[in-house]
Amino acid sequence: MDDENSLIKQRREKLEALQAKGINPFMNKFTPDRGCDEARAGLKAWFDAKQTDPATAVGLPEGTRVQLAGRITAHRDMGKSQFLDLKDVSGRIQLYAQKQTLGDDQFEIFKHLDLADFIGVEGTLFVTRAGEPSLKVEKFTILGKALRPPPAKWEGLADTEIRYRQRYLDLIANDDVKNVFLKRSAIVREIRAFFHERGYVEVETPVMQAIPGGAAAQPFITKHNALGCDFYLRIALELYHKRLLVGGVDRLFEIGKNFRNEGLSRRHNPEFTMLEAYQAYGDYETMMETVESLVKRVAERVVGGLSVSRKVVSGQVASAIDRAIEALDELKRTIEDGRLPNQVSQEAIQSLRSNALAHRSELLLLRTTLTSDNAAKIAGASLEQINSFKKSTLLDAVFTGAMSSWEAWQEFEKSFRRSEIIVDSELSNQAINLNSPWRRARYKDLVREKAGADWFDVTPAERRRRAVEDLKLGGDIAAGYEDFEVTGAVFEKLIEPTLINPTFVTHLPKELVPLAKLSPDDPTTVEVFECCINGQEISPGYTEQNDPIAQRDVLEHQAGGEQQKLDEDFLVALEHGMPPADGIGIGIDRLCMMLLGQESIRDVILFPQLKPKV
RNA sequence: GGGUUGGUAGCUCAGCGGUAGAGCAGCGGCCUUUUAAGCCGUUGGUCCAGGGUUCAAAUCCCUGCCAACCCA
Repeated sequence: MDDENSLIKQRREKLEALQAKGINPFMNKFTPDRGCDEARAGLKAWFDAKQTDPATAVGLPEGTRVQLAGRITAHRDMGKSQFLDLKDVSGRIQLYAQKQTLGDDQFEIFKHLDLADFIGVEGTLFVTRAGEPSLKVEKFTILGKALRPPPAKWEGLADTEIRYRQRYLDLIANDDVKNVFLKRSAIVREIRAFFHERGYVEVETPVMQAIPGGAAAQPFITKHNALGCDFYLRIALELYHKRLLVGGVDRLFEIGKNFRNEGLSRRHNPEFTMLEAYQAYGDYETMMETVESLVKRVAERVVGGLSVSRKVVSGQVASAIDRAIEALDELKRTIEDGRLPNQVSQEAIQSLRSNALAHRSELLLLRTTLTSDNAAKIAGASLEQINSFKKSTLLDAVFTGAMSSWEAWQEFEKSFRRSEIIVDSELSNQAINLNSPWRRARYKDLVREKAGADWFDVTPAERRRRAVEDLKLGGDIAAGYEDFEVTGAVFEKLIEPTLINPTFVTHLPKELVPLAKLSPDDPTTVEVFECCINGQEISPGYTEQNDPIAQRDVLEHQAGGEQQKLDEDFLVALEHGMPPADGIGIGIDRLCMMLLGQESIRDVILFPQLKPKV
């Protein structure tokens, strides 16, 4: 089907024409002596310096001979002279070719090169009248003929599906995408360097495991033919790392893939990269220092500083505005159908109606101009509008009473509130400040700040009532929730999203983290931290459990009597004695999202998982 | 799993019941320092797939596929 495309056909014909002339369009070897950008920047530096003081000019002078290789990304045909842009991983440089330099035959071939072809060129550097650093081509070699046309020149490649499925096209078309992945590589390199400098050993542990442990998640299953048994792809690295602590590897880390058999979302990819690190004789406090130093180092060396710009989630804001518009439409219908409560005066109804219409068109305008860059401002503006609208038009009661569907209204309120939280934190804090010292706060204190000083003094029933009614968490609190889960919902929905600057949340209730060690100073809590940045958890850290009996109790309880889920070898290992240790896990993908300002995990994973095309 | 939006030329998109469109890319022509080069001419389509409504469907309806976003 594609093969019949005329553009492809033309390119194949060009290829055959070249071969008929005895030219090999897929040359085996060509060695550039520098990068395109290196040549361009060197020439530019020399040229700029020459303007001010010719004597001390450094860089690459005009006339320097260079050999460059790359892909053709633009073509400007001037008849007897040609301008091309040549691009490699370092950047681009302009090529200039003249008929009289190349000769008729070569010039004709050069003129008919296609966008996306790989070529090698040799010639001398010069600066054009327009001031563009350029290479005058004296010789060229076709290195890799492209048989398909590249994506657009200026618009870039926008189709998300092609961007993810054919990432190479995304990388060709969108420089900022390429830069994200170059920086991701730098982030991983800095993490490795950090741990190596601190004497950690980098280890590699099994991906295929007979008993997947270390986390609560559904594994993928795979079959081993020769052994005739099933293996699971690992869901965590932890249990093998603790075996290594038993074995005397006191400081170790691993960066590797985990696999969890769950849905895909903006924040979830079924295979994701995890960092885990363990240090014998440390506890969760030592690990807090480790995480802080690690993230700061990476930010300084890769992002260029300790202030990281951030974006709000434009999708969420867009969705909230959509719902607001929907709600207003519903309100309008309700008014027109005369379904408002009796006690509302005609005057009030008229005011309600005109306000609803006015705000609807304003919201619509905001919605159509929404981009990720201005999402914060727009969300702020639209939320203000909705709020003032609600106040200016009688009472919430009238407004809500006007909704024909109570559930739809609740749904709207929920996403409205979520955006409000995001916007609040956004407006008060345009960047993430990674400067030390990072805040450390106890879980209960954070909850009291948000939910009231007496939150933990009232009865569980009262806590539930407050969460549902006062904090409007109705839709987020299931009927079967235990008391600690009610508080957990308050934390997760109302507090975590506001923790933009790094915060170590400590002293979590033991029910939340059953595998951790109890805090000596408050045995209702555990020695655990959650490091939250940019409104989400980046890293959990633990004082690791090294009591084999306590560990066995918890794991047996978790396995729920299913012995095959119990990693007996791990428990035996602990019985051989494990030093006290701290441990952390950091999701590399999410760390990259935070540091690189990406809203979707798919934008920091080169080949994110998508449903296979049939 | 539910909701919303989208899928039209190689790319970016318009058209939203009445002859399938634009810009860029391509092809041909002019131009030897241009740069989103310019000017003249021109090629290119299973309008995601399959049903339905209609005199007439890219357009309206249904089902399916894929994607993005929101929710679970």
